[in-house]
Amino acid sequence: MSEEVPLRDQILEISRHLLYEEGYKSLSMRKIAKQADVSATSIYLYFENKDHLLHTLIEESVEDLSRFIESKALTKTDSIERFKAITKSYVEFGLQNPEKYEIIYKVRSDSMARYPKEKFRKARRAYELLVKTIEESVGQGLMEVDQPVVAAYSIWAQLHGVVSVVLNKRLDSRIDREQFIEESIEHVVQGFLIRTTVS
Amino acid sequence: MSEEVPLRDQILEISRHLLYEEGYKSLSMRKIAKQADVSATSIYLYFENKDHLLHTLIEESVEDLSRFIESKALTKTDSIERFKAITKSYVEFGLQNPEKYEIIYKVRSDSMARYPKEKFRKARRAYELLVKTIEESVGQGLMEVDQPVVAAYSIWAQLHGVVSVVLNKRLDSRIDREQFIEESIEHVVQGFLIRTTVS
DNA sequence: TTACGGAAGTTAACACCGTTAACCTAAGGA
DNA sequence: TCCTTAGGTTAACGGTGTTAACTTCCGTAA
Repeated sequence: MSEEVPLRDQILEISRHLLYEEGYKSLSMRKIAKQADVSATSIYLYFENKDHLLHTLIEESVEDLSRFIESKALTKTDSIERFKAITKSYVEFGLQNPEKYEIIYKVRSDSMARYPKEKFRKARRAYELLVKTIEESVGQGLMEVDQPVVAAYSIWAQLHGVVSVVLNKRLDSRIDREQFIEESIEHVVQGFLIRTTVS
Repeated sequence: MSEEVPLRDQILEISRHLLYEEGYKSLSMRKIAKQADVSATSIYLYFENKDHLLHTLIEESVEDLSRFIESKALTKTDSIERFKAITKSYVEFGLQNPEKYEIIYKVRSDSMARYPKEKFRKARRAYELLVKTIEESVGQGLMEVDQPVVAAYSIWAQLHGVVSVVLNKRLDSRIDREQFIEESIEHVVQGFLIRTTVS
């Protein structure tokens, strides 16, 4: 009478862990199966193939990311505050959950070509939230943006670049990590705000 | 009496092409060898293993990227103009040479852990150029930046995010590609310039 | 002229991989 | 008691990176 964790969930958990610990290249169905104490082919009872298994992991991660951002941003009533909360929480999630964040982009290169785009859109609630926040800020004269949809994408991309550099340890050793993160977010944000400088 | 292209160069060219066409996952030594009309083990005469072959490709790409940026930026005498030229040419290179650009980041996730950091630094002349340009701009009172080294990294990361999103076709179909690129660069740049607004 | 040495390739083999097909086994309902 | 189904299993196929041992050829020195 043990915990009785469904095999499917076990597989996902083990996969995520292996993916983070040993990288994408060395992840094998056989290795996952061995850790779950099960034959390799059993995985195919729950996932069509390796790609589908990875896609499921991505979906879970995107969903978690969205939820995290919403939890940090939806409480803010001021649009600029909400804007800042979104950018900050995006980076925060990436750095605090590298195991999940990296899956979203790490797996990409190869098997992402076969990943159905609609599924992505479904879980991208955080993106829609950002668009709406920008639109609101523009309406209040706090931002000057032609197309909020484009701007949101641009912000997303820039933030991803920041997270990516930190997680991949591409940071020069002379550079302080926290400072880099803070300044980067600040600059992404500042690039969109209207600054009234007394000159 | 044919062209007599050295096998080593052939291998690199074929690899780059296969990598771009069919992705990292499906790249195999045997496939490369077959295209070069040679046995798979012959590759090991010129490259220690698959990782080293990939590292060589990365090095070549980084070198090309640096040269391209220098060619576009070194002609500008005005520091802000040079700053803009660097950001613009970085993105331009990425979009015009996806075969080379993607190698720099695509291969990363797995085998990059074993990639010697110093080798990277060696070829990163473009980065040093950006740092110096920022320092010059700060000296002229055109930018307000605490640590140019950090700022340069931040810009690099943001630009990579932009290129990455476009190349991976993560762009929403409602969004115009050119507009996204232009606005993104503009915002990255604007985030660093001192804007004097009459209020 | 012959012997030698090294360069540039080869074949054979090992251990691993994703995936499929066929088979087993226990539980539950008719 | 029989049948079905869920949840596994083993065996096999073709593909992978890499190593070890071999061949083959060409330039040089004796």
